[in-house]
Amino acid sequence: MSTRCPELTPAEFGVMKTLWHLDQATVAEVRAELGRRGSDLAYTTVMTLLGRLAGKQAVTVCKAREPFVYAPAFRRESVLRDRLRDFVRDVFDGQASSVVLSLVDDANLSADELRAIERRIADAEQPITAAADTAAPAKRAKKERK
Amino acid sequence: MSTRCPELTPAEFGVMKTLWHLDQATVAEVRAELGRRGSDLAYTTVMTLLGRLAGKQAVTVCKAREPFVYAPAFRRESVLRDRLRDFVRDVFDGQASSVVLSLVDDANLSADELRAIERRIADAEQPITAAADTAAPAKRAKKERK
DNA sequence: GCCTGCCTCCTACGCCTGTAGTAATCCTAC
DNA sequence: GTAGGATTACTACAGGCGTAGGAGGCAGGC
Repeated sequence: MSTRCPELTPAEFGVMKTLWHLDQATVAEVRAELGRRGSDLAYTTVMTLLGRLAGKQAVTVCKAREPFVYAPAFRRESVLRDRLRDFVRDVFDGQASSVVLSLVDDANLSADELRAIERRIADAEQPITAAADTAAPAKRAKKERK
Repeated sequence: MSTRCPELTPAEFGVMKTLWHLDQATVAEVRAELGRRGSDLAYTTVMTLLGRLAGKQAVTVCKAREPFVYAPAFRRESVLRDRLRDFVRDVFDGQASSVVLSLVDDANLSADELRAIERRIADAEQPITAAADTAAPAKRAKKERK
């Protein structure tokens, strides 16, 4: 039962992103990947960050042998989902539809993306008859709105 | 050309929200409104926050007579839009469509809201499919509707 | 064997944030 | 005209955060 991922500071979140990308990594590997992403930090800075993440149990550390190997303790998708929820609550006072409208308006979505969204909305509107969409392995269908 | 609203801390953002709600207000009025929203702060704390907001020019202060009257220097919509953009960039690596899909999936939108979103998508698709639809450039047409 | 270099642990430090106290000032009622 | 409440300006302080240096350990090359 995964408890919720603890709050992460921006710098910590950046480290988590590299870990999700690398799946698991040493300090040096995380540091290299951060560098590739334009964030050059001292080795010890990355260590500090990973240490803090380990302290709040956002990553696991395998100390079997050196150098230690760090791995994310939470799935990227669930962390992103939680952050999105918090964001919508804190900034948009929970008005998720405003967020969607704003993005559709403003985010330069491609035609493919727009169509994908339409399909998903159709699913959301007809949760029961959603089985009709035979094109993809519908992993959807979970929530009913009243 | 209104420059962009400066970065706001969570506490500062809470104060901004009350100012948007009240349109303009004195320290005491902001404090009362914050209290109504469940955030009881000392009078001087609210002052500090408003002073910092004034310092970064996120609010304007009318000192014509006391008590001073504070008013937001940026429109709520544009600040929210900017925060949303930053959020999508920082957390979702710019994948706005992921955000939308996640929200449609997860945010318990009402049927009315879903329909409104569909309409908006139809609007957004119009310029794209009208321009070039047989090929797959899939990334054109800035924004004409607004 | 010892130097070199990677690695970890501990410590630090300055800035930002949330929160608030105190001093000074001003308005008003008695 | 003075006491008291309201209001502002200045100051404070602790904890969090980003960033990193230094000490010391271990392993491999010469």
